[in-house]
Amino acid sequence: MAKQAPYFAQTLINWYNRHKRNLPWRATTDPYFIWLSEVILQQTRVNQGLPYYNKFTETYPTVQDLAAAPEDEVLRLWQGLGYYSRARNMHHTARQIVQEYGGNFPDNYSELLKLKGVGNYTAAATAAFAFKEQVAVLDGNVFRVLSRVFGISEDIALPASRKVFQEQANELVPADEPDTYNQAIMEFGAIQCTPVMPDCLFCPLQQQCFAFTHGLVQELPVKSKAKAARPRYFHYLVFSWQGQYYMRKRLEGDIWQGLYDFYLFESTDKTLATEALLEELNAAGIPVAAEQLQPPRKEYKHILSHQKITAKFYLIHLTEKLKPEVEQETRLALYTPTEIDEIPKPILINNYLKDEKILLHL
DNA sequence: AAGCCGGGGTT
DNA sequence: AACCCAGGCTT
Repeated sequence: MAKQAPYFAQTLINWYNRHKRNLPWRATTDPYFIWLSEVILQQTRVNQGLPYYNKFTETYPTVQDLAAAPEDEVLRLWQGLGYYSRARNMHHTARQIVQEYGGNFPDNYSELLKLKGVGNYTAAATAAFAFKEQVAVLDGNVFRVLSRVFGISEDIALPASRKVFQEQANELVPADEPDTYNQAIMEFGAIQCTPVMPDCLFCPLQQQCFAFTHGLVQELPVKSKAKAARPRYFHYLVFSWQGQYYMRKRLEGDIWQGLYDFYLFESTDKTLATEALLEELNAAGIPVAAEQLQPPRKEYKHILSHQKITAKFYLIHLTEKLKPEVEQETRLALYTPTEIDEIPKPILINNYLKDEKILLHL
């Protein structure tokens, strides 16, 4: 098995040199750019993350630029990428790097691991790519490749399985080029050893691959299914006044923390009890007549990996502004379309704004 | 160990 | 509509 390691690594590196995509973060060893790209690529495919990487590096060429940016601006640039805690943690870490580390990233795995938003994967990737540390990167691609090639049948969705994969992965990293090797195995998983329909016919590891030689390619890796997303029913009250719209920043404790949406009424079942809604609005100091509540033209389905949201938007034109006490209590504030464009919003809200021609661009 | 946190792709 | 992808933090 130990003799296999150099062969395995060299085969992947040879394959990589012929098939690799040209990606901007592979043309640098600057830890800031490496870290930035790896945070963006967490839970994200290259094609989805690439435009965001370009936007971030252009807008924030240095970690000082990122640290100096307001959070709303960072979240706005992140808009559409999802898992927004990544952006908040990234911003926090940028500020910490500037204030506590003199603008320099730690240069090794265990110190990188201490940074907020930097876990096992990102610490290993940054250490390997920026500093050539001999550590094994373990992402979804690597799990899949190792599972198939070495016939590891532990459930990759279980944290307990990590140990087995980590030990196997550690044996394979060559001392002389840990950076190229780690890029190679991830790229191999993304392009050749894909989740469905892997290209086994033209695979350089075909004869060494446990899954291929045992006819288990479809079976590996073993991955238990996620539980079903829970349904949620959102009723958004879009209050407008003289071409402006009331929005508010979402708090912690739910999805989309730090992003802006409208006054939200959530019901436990599909059908809205109109009376309950009007009653709540009345109690909140926003008296709305029943006839002002037109049935929405459209029902929005927004699927998250863990929630299935059905959303309806009720546009209500106010004849006068909300009272200051009401604004305080609901945390609503008026925004012009230009301002709405500039604040970070969930894709669901952005889709609605575009449908209603409140946002005209794109 | 389990739950929480987005969005987009393919079949 | 039902499948798939992909880390880190909190509890």
